[in-house]
Amino acid sequence: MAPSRKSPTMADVARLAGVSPMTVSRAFKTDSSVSDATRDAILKAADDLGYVFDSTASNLRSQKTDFIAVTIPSINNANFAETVRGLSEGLRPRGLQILLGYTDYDMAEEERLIEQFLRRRPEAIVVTGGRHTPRARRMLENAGIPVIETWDLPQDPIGHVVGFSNADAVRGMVDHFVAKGLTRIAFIGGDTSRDTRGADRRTGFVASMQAQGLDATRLIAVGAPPISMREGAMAMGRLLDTMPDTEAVICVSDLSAFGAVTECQRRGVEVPGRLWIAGFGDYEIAGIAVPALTTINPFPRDIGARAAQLILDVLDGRQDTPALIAIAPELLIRQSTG
Amino acid sequence: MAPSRKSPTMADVARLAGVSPMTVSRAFKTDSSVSDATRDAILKAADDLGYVFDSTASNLRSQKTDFIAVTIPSINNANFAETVRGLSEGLRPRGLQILLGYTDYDMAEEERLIEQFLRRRPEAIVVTGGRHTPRARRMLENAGIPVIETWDLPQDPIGHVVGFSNADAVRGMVDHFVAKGLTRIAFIGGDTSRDTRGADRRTGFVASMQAQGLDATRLIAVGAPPISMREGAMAMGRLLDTMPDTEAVICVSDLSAFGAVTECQRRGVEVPGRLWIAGFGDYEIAGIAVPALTTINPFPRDIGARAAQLILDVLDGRQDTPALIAIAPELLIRQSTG
DNA sequence: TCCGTCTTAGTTAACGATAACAAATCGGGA
DNA sequence: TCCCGATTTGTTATCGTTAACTAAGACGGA
Repeated sequence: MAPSRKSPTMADVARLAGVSPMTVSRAFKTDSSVSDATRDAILKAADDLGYVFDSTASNLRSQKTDFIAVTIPSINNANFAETVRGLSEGLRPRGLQILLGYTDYDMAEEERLIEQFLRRRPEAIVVTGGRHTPRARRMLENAGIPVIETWDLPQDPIGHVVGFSNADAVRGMVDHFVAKGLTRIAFIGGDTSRDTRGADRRTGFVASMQAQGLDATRLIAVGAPPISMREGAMAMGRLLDTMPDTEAVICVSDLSAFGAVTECQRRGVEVPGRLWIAGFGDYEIAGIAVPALTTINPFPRDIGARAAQLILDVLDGRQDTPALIAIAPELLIRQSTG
Repeated sequence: MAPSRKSPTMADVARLAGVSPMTVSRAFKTDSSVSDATRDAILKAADDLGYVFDSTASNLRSQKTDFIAVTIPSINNANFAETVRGLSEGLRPRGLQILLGYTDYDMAEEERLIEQFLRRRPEAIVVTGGRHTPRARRMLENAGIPVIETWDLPQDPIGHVVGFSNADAVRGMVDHFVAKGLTRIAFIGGDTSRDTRGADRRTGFVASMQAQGLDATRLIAVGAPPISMREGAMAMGRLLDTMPDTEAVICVSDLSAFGAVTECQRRGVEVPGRLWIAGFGDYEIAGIAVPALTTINPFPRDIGARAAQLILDVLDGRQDTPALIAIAPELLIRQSTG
């Protein structure tokens, strides 16, 4: 077992290497001025002692934590995972570490998380969505660090934005259906009180249906977000039971869309023969399911990558005004619609 | 905009509230002895100043960070996400925060991550799997904090273990197939050099086939882990091309299994009519796909929950010897196999 | 030889909180 | 009234690193 004594500090390493603690500190930075011989001796001494650098002390003294706080609604979601991946890959080369938390689609939980994170003194904070509790918003505004809202185009941004309009994206889908001659179109989503992006998609659906002069009341809401495949299937069941003449369905996500397709398969309802089904997110399953699902790709990885680049630009002083980076989602027409 | 002056400290709050900094410190802890009147005055002063508690300083002085480091192979994997969720829910009530990192199924990256994490002085560290680089292992052994290996039953554990035998789990599946009278059974997985759990599953497949006196050479390896739906489909294509008399296929994960099923659908190969297909992980898709997929549930959420409980037990001194918590995976027979 | 510049290393004093100890205040029973 | 214990508050020093400054050599050109 390891020696359970107190763990060694730079002072211990310095003593063993016969130098001052400051020189040890320098030896652990890549850029600073230490002769090769001295550095080697110090690293050797550190290794012999089993010394582990203490970031906590470093952070306090240098007032830099190299943390980037990131909150996402759910950790179990491939889209958000891709955004985190994009962030992570963009930030890693600079030694910035992500402090990741998930809110469970709950603004109160987001507030709690933001407070916890800000206490850790991150260099920047990335949040999902543009709606927050008043206190959360105030904390972000006063944090004194770059704030980036993602996955949305907020009415009144706090700071920077990397996102897209969920409503507009769905409008594109509705317009496509209408252009193909369909009119009886339904929308399947979750309870809208929590998932603001889901609510925006639904709002976009209703608005664009009405703009086309069509009936916008074929709305099915099932369960709390994130709405699952199973809930998508349930919703489809309810839709087929109550509005059997529906011609097309737009689902809030590919997962619910796939669930909806499976329900049709179980009931012998042909997709796209009798019913068109579309999703959102371009999850892997959308491309590989039979039939492949029409969907919208919001480029989640790019959202993360652009946010990472933005953070670096701000930290390096190359960007000093709030940026608004709009991602253009892509409509992917596949077999499930025609 | 926020006042860009230096952010206020406890000393500033203390001055405004007319108390000592120590009293401010106490007011911010829930359990300590401060009169209600004093605490209210302090919190009011803190609020007026926009004071934000500085965890970094607190961590240094108290030698407690309330971090739990966690490494998983991939952030984009519902199984590992569930484990993180289990951990997170178990640790949150105690105010412990997860420091999450992913290794991309790369042991060198894991080593890098572990080093970074240990510098942050976490209270405990949870890693996925039981194989690590020698240096990573040494760092974990000498870290002086509880170490928990998960998702595996390592030969030679570093500290605590919460996991199961991937090989044994697959053996159960093989035995089930054999009991049903099948003999020409194949295994689809990724390149085994990186994903050690995938390799263990494959090893378990080969061993149990041989134990049954059956041909264990129907092995398809496709791509780097995590093996995707698409790669599962490709693998199935290759299998159907090269070994068309195969009766059953065990896939390294439900995702590849689903991909395999879709390839059969595209080729008109009936599942389970002509070919049985099973997966691993009990992802949501396994339960809802048509046909529903036979799979193995390793209870990923429980792995996280048990690990969290174990951490609390160790930190509270209720557990002072290395624990070995074996999870019993459950074989779920569904429509895709008979 | 001298002086200025460059490189390398040392000294001192923080960063902002809190552990450990000390002191003041309060209340109630004898 | 006095004293004792419980409660609340204050004082001092410190966690481990590094910013900022200083100093000692090394080196080259005039």
